Amino acid sequence: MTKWTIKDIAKKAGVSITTVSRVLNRKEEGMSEETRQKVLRVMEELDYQPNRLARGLVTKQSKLIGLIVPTISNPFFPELCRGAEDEANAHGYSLVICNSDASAEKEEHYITILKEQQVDGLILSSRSGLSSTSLLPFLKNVHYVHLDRMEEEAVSGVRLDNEAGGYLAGKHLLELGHTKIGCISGPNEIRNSRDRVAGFTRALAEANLEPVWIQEGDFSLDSAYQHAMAKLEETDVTAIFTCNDMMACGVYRAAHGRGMAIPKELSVIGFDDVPLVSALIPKLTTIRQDTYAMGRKAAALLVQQIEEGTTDFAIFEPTLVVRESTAYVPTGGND
Amino acid sequence: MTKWTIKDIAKKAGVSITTVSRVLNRKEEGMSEETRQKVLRVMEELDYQPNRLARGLVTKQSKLIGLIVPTISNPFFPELCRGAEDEANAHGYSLVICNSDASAEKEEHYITILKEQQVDGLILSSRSGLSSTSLLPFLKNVHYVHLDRMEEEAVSGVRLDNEAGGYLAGKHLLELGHTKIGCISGPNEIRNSRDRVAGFTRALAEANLEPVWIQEGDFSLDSAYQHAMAKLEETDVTAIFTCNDMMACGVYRAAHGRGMAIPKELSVIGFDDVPLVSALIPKLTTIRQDTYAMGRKAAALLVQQIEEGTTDFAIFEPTLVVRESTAYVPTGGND
DNA sequence: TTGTACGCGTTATCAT
DNA sequence: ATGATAACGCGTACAA
Repeated sequence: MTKWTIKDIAKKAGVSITTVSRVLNRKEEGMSEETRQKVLRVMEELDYQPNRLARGLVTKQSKLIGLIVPTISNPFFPELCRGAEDEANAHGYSLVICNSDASAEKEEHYITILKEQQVDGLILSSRSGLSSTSLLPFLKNVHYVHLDRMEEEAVSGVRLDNEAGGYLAGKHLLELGHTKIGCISGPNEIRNSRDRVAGFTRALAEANLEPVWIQEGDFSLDSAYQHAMAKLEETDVTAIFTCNDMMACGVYRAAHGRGMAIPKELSVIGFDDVPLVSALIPKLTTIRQDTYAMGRKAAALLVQQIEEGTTDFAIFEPTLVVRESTAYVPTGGND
Repeated sequence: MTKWTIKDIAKKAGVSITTVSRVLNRKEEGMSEETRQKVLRVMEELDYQPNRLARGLVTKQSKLIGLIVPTISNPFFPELCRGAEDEANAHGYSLVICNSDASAEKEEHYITILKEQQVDGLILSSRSGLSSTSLLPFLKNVHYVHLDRMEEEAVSGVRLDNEAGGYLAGKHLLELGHTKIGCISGPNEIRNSRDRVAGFTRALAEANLEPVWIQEGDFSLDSAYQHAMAKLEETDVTAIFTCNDMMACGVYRAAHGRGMAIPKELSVIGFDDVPLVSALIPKLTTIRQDTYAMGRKAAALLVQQIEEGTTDFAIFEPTLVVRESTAYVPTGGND
């Protein structure tokens, strides 16, 4: 029928609401097992559920955590959300997920909404424009951690060592004997992308090499396809590093268009290790970031900040996952 | 500093809390523009944000909608969530997303939590075990709609006409001249899967044909790969229909393993049209369901149910998306 | 046009 | 060991 309140339970059990509240909050100190059981029975019988709004009003915690991502449709984010959710849930929090489409207005809008909802904290995996600084006014009076996307070092949050990832990719190609290597980066205004390219060129520099070319993509399959189609004709590289997996797909398509076999005639290495890459033929060699773990860690840091007031920062190390899209530099190549 | 309340605004503006509450709720009827502006100025100045917990306690609505999906990592769900979120947000609701991993316990757990959070309604895109009936006790006193996954017809919700989708797939292959067709289904206990196969066989039956074989997969790439590898050797089909896109990827891999070219020697048609399929080479022909629209519709129905008490059901029609993985039956085949 | 006072469901303080 | 009762921040009859 209607929703029962603590008051109903109290009346039906013949006790005061204080007593009911006590058994609810497991303050078992001093309380006859008899009344305890009596109250529990009535709660069971009426299928009573406490009202968190009322509770939150007095305890000042909603047990809600807000998560803002650019868009969950980007295959990079689902795992990250899962991680955050699992960890949050383990601590008794629920996750309110918001997609900002990387729009500053939407971000600000959602932060406002979430604060009104009295979320206990925020996980920001989006970024307002080029700098998160502009969000600062909106982030007053609320705990938050950054996750993955951030321009400058944040006080609290988690990110990947993107530079190390780029280095891993470069090193891997080098070890396979490649010397003529191309690179399709992400947008230069995104720090993650810049770092990946930096690591990549550092690896080549250590071998006294430099990329034959670096094209600026936008993380989309199509941008990479266009660049690869053009460059594959103009130049003769034996390997391409793309700053995410989606763009590696674009290179696959371009190679197919140019009649080049992967990895026999062209090695391809991506970045992220999103689930879809295992569906590619050949399976994609890539730089893996453990997004699930990063999501969990972000939530853990946030909960810690909420409950203990401590802030911390974590940097994850990427790993090289060798699959089928990279091979030793083709022998008999026109070196 | 601290969070301001309606009381602070009232005091600072020299009016009563009632007045503040009035301007807050835009009850502009009868109120001097002067005091109105005064209050607004103070709210602006203090960067006041109403507390939805307190508000919800009296209005009895949290402006929260719960969404339960099996797992957002399954590429089928992100778009669906986006749709639901966009629509919910347009109506002033925020979305609490929960992943049940298709576990009945988790579902029940989340429904309980969400009800405690006083969500105004639930979107259920998961299913408890084989029947949603078992969830009924948990769904007392709460508005909800079903989305996509449901065993029997629900009172309110949206789903795809899966039978029609299967029919479309069968018809398409028939029109390309195929007569020897295999099918890899999803788990038989899932209604969506059964319906797809039913539509598919109905199409063949209309041409006095029947599938050369039907193998029961589990929606995973690997299950389809195993089945296809085996059947591609035993039998000589010229086309395969898989009940989702992921399994089509498995068939791609098997065809590759058996040295068969798609679509030249083998046509493949999938189901769902998840984003990843555009990354495949060749691009996958598939039966598309507009998950974004379905998500929006589900949220719309729910909001309608919450705000107007009306319940409704919507059935979406799938469409055939012809890409590159299906072709006319190979000529000179060993008929 | 504006203000007073009560209630929403719960926790917390202080009695008993 | 248990119970009144005052908050929590807001909306809303009802009064002025």
